[in-house]
Amino acid sequence: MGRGYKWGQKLAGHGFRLTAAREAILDVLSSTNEHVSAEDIYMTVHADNPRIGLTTIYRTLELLEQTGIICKFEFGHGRAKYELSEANSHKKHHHHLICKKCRKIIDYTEFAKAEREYIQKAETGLEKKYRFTIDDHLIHFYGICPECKTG
Amino acid sequence: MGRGYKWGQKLAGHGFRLTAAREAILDVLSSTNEHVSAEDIYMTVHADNPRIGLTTIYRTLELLEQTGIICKFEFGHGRAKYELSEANSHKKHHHHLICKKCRKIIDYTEFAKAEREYIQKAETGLEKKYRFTIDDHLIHFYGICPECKTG
DNA sequence: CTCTCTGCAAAATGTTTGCACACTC
DNA sequence: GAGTGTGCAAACATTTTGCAGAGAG
Repeated sequence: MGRGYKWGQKLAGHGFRLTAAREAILDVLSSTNEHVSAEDIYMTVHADNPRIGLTTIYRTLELLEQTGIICKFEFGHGRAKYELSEANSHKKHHHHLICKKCRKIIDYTEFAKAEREYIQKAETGLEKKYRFTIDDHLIHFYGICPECKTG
Repeated sequence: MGRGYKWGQKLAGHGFRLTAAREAILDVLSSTNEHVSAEDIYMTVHADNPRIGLTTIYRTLELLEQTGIICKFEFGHGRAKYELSEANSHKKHHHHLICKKCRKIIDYTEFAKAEREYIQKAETGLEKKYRFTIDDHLIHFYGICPECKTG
Protein backbone atom coordinates (compact mmCIF):
# COMPACT_ATOMS: atom_id res chain seq x y z
CA MET A 1 0.00 0.00 0.00
CA GLY A 2 2.32 2.70 -1.33
CA ARG A 3 1.91 6.39 -1.82
CA GLY A 4 -0.14 6.20 -4.97
CA TYR A 5 -2.46 3.58 -3.61
CA LYS A 6 -5.42 5.71 -2.75
CA TRP A 7 -5.18 7.73 -5.96
CA GLY A 8 -5.00 4.52 -7.92
CA GLN A 9 -8.17 3.31 -6.26
CA LYS A 10 -9.96 6.57 -6.92
CA LEU A 11 -8.98 6.73 -10.55
CA ALA A 12 -9.67 3.06 -11.16
CA GLY A 13 -13.15 3.66 -9.84
CA HIS A 14 -13.66 6.00 -12.77
CA GLY A 15 -11.97 3.76 -15.28
CA PHE A 16 -8.68 5.64 -15.34
CA ARG A 17 -5.15 4.54 -14.68
CA LEU A 18 -2.65 6.06 -12.32
CA THR A 19 0.27 6.78 -14.60
CA ALA A 20 3.63 8.26 -13.66
CA ALA A 21 2.60 11.65 -15.01
CA ARG A 22 -0.64 11.64 -13.03
CA GLU A 23 1.14 10.61 -9.88
CA ALA A 24 3.70 13.37 -10.33
CA ILE A 25 0.92 15.92 -10.74
CA LEU A 26 -0.92 14.62 -7.69
CA ASP A 27 2.34 14.78 -5.75
CA VAL A 28 2.67 18.46 -6.53
CA LEU A 29 -0.90 19.13 -5.50
CA SER A 30 -0.50 17.08 -2.32
CA SER A 31 2.67 18.75 -1.20
CA THR A 32 1.62 22.36 -1.35
CA ASN A 33 -0.84 24.56 0.47
CA GLU A 34 -0.82 27.09 -2.33
CA HIS A 35 -3.23 27.34 -5.18
CA VAL A 36 -1.22 26.25 -8.16
CA SER A 37 -1.72 26.89 -11.83
CA ALA A 38 -1.20 24.44 -14.67
CA GLU A 39 2.01 26.28 -15.45
CA ASP A 40 3.20 25.97 -11.83
CA ILE A 41 2.61 22.25 -11.91
CA TYR A 42 4.27 21.94 -15.27
CA MET A 43 7.42 23.63 -14.10
CA THR A 44 7.79 21.42 -11.05
CA VAL A 45 6.91 18.19 -12.81
CA HIS A 46 8.92 19.02 -15.89
CA ALA A 47 12.04 19.73 -13.84
CA ASP A 48 11.94 16.17 -12.52
CA ASN A 49 10.73 14.54 -15.65
CA PRO A 50 11.23 16.59 -18.83
CA ARG A 51 9.30 14.00 -20.77
CA ILE A 52 6.02 15.28 -19.33
CA GLY A 53 4.49 18.06 -21.37
CA LEU A 54 2.07 20.83 -20.64
CA THR A 55 -0.70 19.12 -22.58
CA THR A 56 -0.62 16.23 -20.17
CA ILE A 57 -0.89 18.62 -17.26
CA TYR A 58 -4.03 20.17 -18.69
CA ARG A 59 -5.55 16.85 -19.62
CA THR A 60 -4.80 15.40 -16.21
CA LEU A 61 -6.16 18.42 -14.37
CA GLU A 62 -9.42 18.14 -16.23
CA LEU A 63 -9.65 14.46 -15.49
CA LEU A 64 -8.90 15.02 -11.80
CA GLU A 65 -11.47 17.75 -11.61
CA GLN A 66 -14.11 15.57 -13.15
CA THR A 67 -13.43 12.73 -10.77
CA GLY A 68 -13.75 15.17 -7.87
CA ILE A 69 -10.16 14.79 -6.71
CA ILE A 70 -9.30 18.43 -7.23
CA CYS A 71 -11.11 21.75 -7.45
CA LYS A 72 -10.55 24.39 -10.06
CA PHE A 73 -10.76 28.06 -9.14
CA GLU A 74 -10.86 30.96 -11.49
CA PHE A 75 -9.79 33.89 -9.41
CA GLY A 76 -9.51 36.04 -12.48
CA HIS A 77 -6.49 37.50 -14.25
CA GLY A 78 -6.15 34.70 -16.69
CA ARG A 79 -4.96 31.50 -15.18
CA ALA A 80 -6.99 28.91 -13.37
CA LYS A 81 -5.71 27.57 -10.05
CA TYR A 82 -6.14 24.15 -8.58
CA GLU A 83 -6.13 22.49 -5.20
CA LEU A 84 -7.02 19.09 -3.81
CA SER A 85 -10.66 18.93 -2.89
CA GLU A 86 -11.44 18.94 0.80
CA ALA A 87 -12.29 15.26 0.79
CA ASN A 88 -8.87 14.47 -0.64
CA SER A 89 -6.63 16.65 1.47
CA HIS A 90 -6.10 17.40 5.12
CA LYS A 91 -7.55 20.85 4.62
CA LYS A 92 -10.58 21.97 6.52
CA HIS A 93 -13.50 23.65 4.82
CA HIS A 94 -12.20 27.05 3.91
CA HIS A 95 -12.74 30.13 1.84
CA HIS A 96 -10.50 32.76 0.34
CA LEU A 97 -9.20 36.15 1.24
CA ILE A 98 -7.67 37.84 -1.78
CA CYS A 99 -5.40 40.86 -2.04
CA LYS A 100 -6.52 43.00 -4.94
CA LYS A 101 -3.06 44.42 -5.36
CA CYS A 102 -0.60 41.52 -5.23
CA ARG A 103 -3.25 38.83 -5.76
CA LYS A 104 -2.08 36.83 -2.80
CA ILE A 105 -4.65 34.29 -1.70
CA ILE A 106 -5.13 33.31 1.93
CA ASP A 107 -7.25 30.37 2.99
CA TYR A 108 -9.26 30.96 6.10
CA THR A 109 -11.24 28.44 8.09
CA GLU A 110 -12.61 30.72 10.77
CA PHE A 111 -16.25 31.64 11.34
CA ALA A 112 -17.40 28.24 10.19
CA LYS A 113 -20.38 28.32 12.51
CA ALA A 114 -21.67 31.67 11.32
CA GLU A 115 -21.01 30.61 7.77
CA ARG A 116 -22.92 27.39 8.16
CA GLU A 117 -25.90 29.25 9.53
CA TYR A 118 -26.00 31.59 6.58
CA ILE A 119 -25.19 29.00 3.96
CA GLN A 120 -27.79 26.58 5.22
CA LYS A 121 -30.48 29.18 5.30
CA ALA A 122 -29.61 30.54 1.87
CA GLU A 123 -29.14 27.15 0.29
CA THR A 124 -32.46 25.82 1.53
CA GLY A 125 -34.26 28.98 0.56
CA LEU A 126 -32.70 29.18 -2.87
CA GLU A 127 -33.40 25.55 -3.62
CA LYS A 128 -37.02 26.14 -2.77
CA LYS A 129 -37.45 29.43 -4.58
CA TYR A 130 -35.45 28.72 -7.72
CA ARG A 131 -35.80 24.93 -7.76
CA PHE A 132 -32.07 24.48 -8.06
CA THR A 133 -30.24 21.52 -6.58
CA ILE A 134 -27.33 23.21 -4.90
CA ASP A 135 -24.18 21.29 -4.09
CA ASP A 136 -21.47 23.85 -3.71
CA HIS A 137 -20.72 27.40 -2.71
CA LEU A 138 -17.84 29.79 -2.80
CA ILE A 139 -17.03 32.84 -0.72
CA HIS A 140 -14.31 35.36 -1.47
CA PHE A 141 -13.31 38.45 0.46
CA TYR A 142 -11.34 41.09 -1.39
CA GLY A 143 -9.09 43.71 0.10
CA ILE A 144 -5.55 44.91 0.52
CA CYS A 145 -3.01 42.86 2.42
CA PRO A 146 -0.73 44.40 5.05
CA GLU A 147 2.34 44.23 2.81
CA CYS A 148 0.60 46.11 0.02
CA LYS A 149 -0.69 48.73 2.43
CA THR A 150 2.72 49.66 3.73
CA GLY A 151 4.65 48.89 0.55
CA MET B 1 -29.79 67.13 -17.91
CA GLY B 2 -30.01 64.36 -20.51
CA ARG B 3 -29.45 60.68 -20.34
CA GLY B 4 -25.70 60.74 -20.29
CA TYR B 5 -25.51 63.46 -17.71
CA LYS B 6 -24.67 61.42 -14.67
CA TRP B 7 -22.16 59.27 -16.54
CA GLY B 8 -20.54 62.41 -17.88
CA GLN B 9 -20.17 63.73 -14.36
CA LYS B 10 -18.74 60.49 -13.08
CA LEU B 11 -16.23 60.16 -15.86
CA ALA B 12 -15.25 63.81 -15.74
CA GLY B 13 -14.51 63.32 -12.07
CA HIS B 14 -11.82 60.88 -13.12
CA GLY B 15 -10.56 63.01 -15.98
CA PHE B 16 -12.31 61.06 -18.74
CA ARG B 17 -14.77 62.13 -21.38
CA LEU B 18 -18.13 60.64 -22.14
CA THR B 19 -17.78 59.79 -25.81
CA ALA B 20 -20.42 58.30 -28.07
CA ALA B 21 -18.79 54.89 -27.82
CA ARG B 22 -18.73 55.03 -24.05
CA GLU B 23 -22.31 56.15 -23.87
CA ALA B 24 -23.39 53.33 -26.16
CA ILE B 25 -21.60 50.82 -23.96
CA LEU B 26 -23.16 52.26 -20.82
CA ASP B 27 -26.55 52.11 -22.51
CA VAL B 28 -26.15 48.40 -23.09
CA LEU B 29 -25.11 47.84 -19.50
CA SER B 30 -27.96 49.99 -18.21
CA SER B 31 -30.65 48.32 -20.21
CA THR B 32 -30.03 44.72 -19.28
CA ASN B 33 -30.30 42.65 -16.16
CA GLU B 34 -28.03 40.01 -17.59
CA HIS B 35 -24.33 39.67 -17.10
CA VAL B 36 -22.87 40.61 -20.44
CA SER B 37 -19.51 39.85 -21.98
CA ALA B 38 -17.34 42.20 -24.02
CA GLU B 39 -18.46 40.31 -27.10
CA ASP B 40 -22.15 40.71 -26.16
CA ILE B 41 -21.67 44.44 -25.82
CA TYR B 42 -19.70 44.60 -29.03
CA MET B 43 -22.44 42.91 -31.01
CA THR B 44 -25.16 45.23 -29.75
CA VAL B 45 -23.12 48.39 -30.04
CA HIS B 46 -21.61 47.43 -33.37
CA ALA B 47 -25.04 46.76 -34.88
CA ASP B 48 -26.01 50.35 -34.21
CA ASN B 49 -22.67 51.89 -34.92
CA PRO B 50 -20.30 49.73 -36.97
CA ARG B 51 -17.56 52.27 -36.46
CA ILE B 52 -17.05 51.10 -32.90
CA GLY B 53 -14.56 48.27 -32.62
CA LEU B 54 -13.95 45.54 -30.10
CA THR B 55 -10.79 47.21 -28.85
CA THR B 56 -12.80 50.20 -27.71
CA ILE B 57 -15.17 47.91 -25.85
CA TYR B 58 -12.32 46.36 -23.92
CA ARG B 59 -10.66 49.68 -23.23
CA THR B 60 -13.90 51.22 -22.08
CA LEU B 61 -14.79 48.29 -19.86
CA GLU B 62 -11.46 48.55 -18.13
CA LEU B 63 -11.89 52.26 -17.64
CA LEU B 64 -15.41 51.82 -16.28
CA GLU B 65 -14.24 49.14 -13.92
CA GLN B 66 -11.47 51.30 -12.59
CA THR B 67 -13.78 54.21 -11.97
CA GLY B 68 -16.11 51.89 -10.08
CA ILE B 69 -19.01 52.26 -12.49
CA ILE B 70 -19.11 48.60 -13.39
CA CYS B 71 -18.05 45.29 -11.86
CA LYS B 72 -16.20 42.55 -13.66
CA PHE B 73 -16.97 38.93 -12.86
CA GLU B 74 -15.01 35.96 -13.97
CA PHE B 75 -17.41 33.08 -13.64
CA GLY B 76 -15.00 30.84 -15.47
CA HIS B 77 -15.12 29.26 -18.90
CA GLY B 78 -13.22 31.97 -20.63
CA ARG B 79 -15.08 35.19 -20.92
CA ALA B 80 -15.46 37.86 -18.29
CA LYS B 81 -18.89 39.29 -17.62
CA TYR B 82 -19.81 42.78 -16.59
CA GLU B 83 -22.63 44.56 -14.81
CA LEU B 84 -23.24 48.03 -13.44
CA SER B 85 -22.05 48.29 -9.88
CA GLU B 86 -24.72 48.44 -7.23
CA ALA B 87 -24.18 52.14 -6.65
CA ASN B 88 -24.80 52.80 -10.33
CA SER B 89 -27.83 50.68 -11.00
CA HIS B 90 -31.20 50.07 -9.45
CA LYS B 91 -30.11 46.64 -8.37
CA LYS B 92 -30.07 45.66 -4.76
CA HIS B 93 -27.12 43.97 -3.14
CA HIS B 94 -27.12 40.51 -4.61
CA HIS B 95 -25.15 37.36 -5.15
CA HIS B 96 -25.17 34.62 -7.73
CA LEU B 97 -26.72 31.24 -8.20
CA ILE B 98 -25.05 29.41 -11.05
CA CYS B 99 -26.13 26.33 -12.96
CA LYS B 100 -23.14 24.09 -13.53
CA LYS B 101 -24.68 22.58 -16.60
CA CYS B 102 -26.07 25.42 -18.71
CA ARG B 103 -24.13 28.17 -16.91
CA LYS B 104 -27.21 30.26 -16.35
CA ILE B 105 -26.67 32.89 -13.69
CA ILE B 106 -29.43 34.01 -11.36
CA ASP B 107 -29.10 37.05 -9.13
CA TYR B 108 -30.65 36.64 -5.74
CA THR B 109 -31.17 39.28 -3.10
CA GLU B 110 -32.73 37.14 -0.38
CA PHE B 111 -31.26 36.32 3.02
CA ALA B 112 -29.60 39.70 3.24
CA LYS B 113 -29.95 39.80 6.99
CA ALA B 114 -28.35 36.41 7.57
CA GLU B 115 -25.69 37.32 5.05
CA ARG B 116 -24.90 40.60 6.74
CA GLU B 117 -24.48 38.85 10.06
CA TYR B 118 -22.01 36.39 8.63
CA ILE B 119 -20.19 38.86 6.43
CA GLN B 120 -19.77 41.38 9.20
CA LYS B 121 -18.44 38.84 11.62
CA ALA B 122 -16.07 37.34 9.09
CA GLU B 123 -14.91 40.64 7.71
CA THR B 124 -14.13 42.11 11.10
CA GLY B 125 -12.41 38.93 12.22
CA LEU B 126 -10.37 38.56 9.07
CA GLU B 127 -9.28 42.19 9.10
CA LYS B 128 -8.05 41.70 12.62
CA LYS B 129 -6.38 38.36 12.14
CA TYR B 130 -4.80 38.88 8.72
CA ARG B 131 -4.49 42.68 8.86
CA PHE B 132 -6.26 43.04 5.52
CA THR B 133 -8.43 46.01 4.68
CA ILE B 134 -11.47 44.31 3.21
CA ASP B 135 -13.81 46.20 0.95
CA ASP B 136 -15.67 43.61 -1.04
CA HIS B 137 -16.97 40.08 -1.00
CA LEU B 138 -18.50 37.62 -3.37
CA ILE B 139 -20.75 34.63 -2.81
CA HIS B 140 -21.66 32.03 -5.39
CA PHE B 141 -23.89 29.02 -5.07
CA TYR B 142 -23.47 26.25 -7.62
CA GLY B 143 -25.99 23.65 -8.61
CA ILE B 144 -28.29 22.39 -11.30
CA CYS B 145 -31.22 24.46 -12.49
CA PRO B 146 -34.71 22.99 -12.91
CA GLU B 147 -34.49 22.98 -16.71
CA CYS B 148 -31.25 21.03 -16.70
CA LYS B 149 -32.64 18.54 -14.19
CA THR B 150 -35.61 17.58 -16.30
CA GLY B 151 -33.98 18.17 -19.68
C1' DC C 1 -2.46 72.67 -31.06
C1' DT C 2 -2.49 69.48 -27.56
C1' DC C 3 -4.10 65.53 -25.52
C1' DT C 4 -7.61 62.03 -25.38
C1' DC C 5 -9.74 58.57 -27.85
C1' DT C 6 -10.12 55.25 -31.47
C1' DG C 7 -9.59 51.50 -35.28
C1' DC C 8 -6.81 48.29 -37.24
C1' DA C 9 -3.61 44.79 -37.26
C1' DA C 10 -0.62 42.17 -34.76
C1' DA C 11 0.82 40.13 -30.48
C1' DA C 12 0.21 37.85 -26.25
C1' DT C 13 -1.89 34.67 -23.16
C1' DG C 14 -3.90 30.51 -21.49
C1' DT C 15 -6.00 26.51 -23.04
C1' DT C 16 -7.61 22.87 -26.34
C1' DT C 17 -7.30 19.72 -30.22
C1' DG C 18 -5.48 16.48 -34.10
C1' DC C 19 -2.57 13.16 -34.94
C1' DA C 20 0.66 9.56 -34.59
C1' DC C 21 3.21 6.91 -31.46
C1' DA C 22 3.86 4.49 -26.82
C1' DC C 23 2.32 1.81 -23.31
C1' DT C 24 -0.74 -1.15 -20.53
C1' DC C 25 -3.93 -4.78 -19.93
C1' DG D 1 -4.39 -6.28 -30.40
C1' DA D 2 -7.73 -2.96 -28.30
C1' DG D 3 -7.97 0.92 -25.89
C1' DT D 4 -5.92 4.36 -22.88
C1' DG D 5 -2.39 7.80 -22.39
C1' DT D 6 1.09 11.04 -24.25
C1' DG D 7 4.12 14.64 -26.83
C1' DC D 8 4.35 17.76 -30.30
C1' DA D 9 2.72 21.21 -33.13
C1' DA D 10 -0.91 23.70 -34.53
C1' DA D 11 -5.30 25.74 -33.56
C1' DC D 12 -8.23 28.44 -30.63
C1' DA D 13 -10.49 32.12 -27.93
C1' DT D 14 -10.12 36.04 -25.38
C1' DT D 15 -7.79 39.99 -24.29
C1' DT D 16 -3.91 43.38 -24.84
C1' DT D 17 -0.74 46.40 -27.27
C1' DG D 18 1.63 49.52 -30.94
C1' DC D 19 0.89 52.79 -33.91
C1' DA D 20 -0.95 56.33 -36.60
C1' DG D 21 -4.92 58.98 -37.46
C1' DA D 22 -9.43 61.34 -35.84
C1' DG D 23 -11.68 64.19 -32.83
C1' DA D 24 -12.62 67.19 -28.74
C1' DG D 25 -11.42 71.04 -25.78
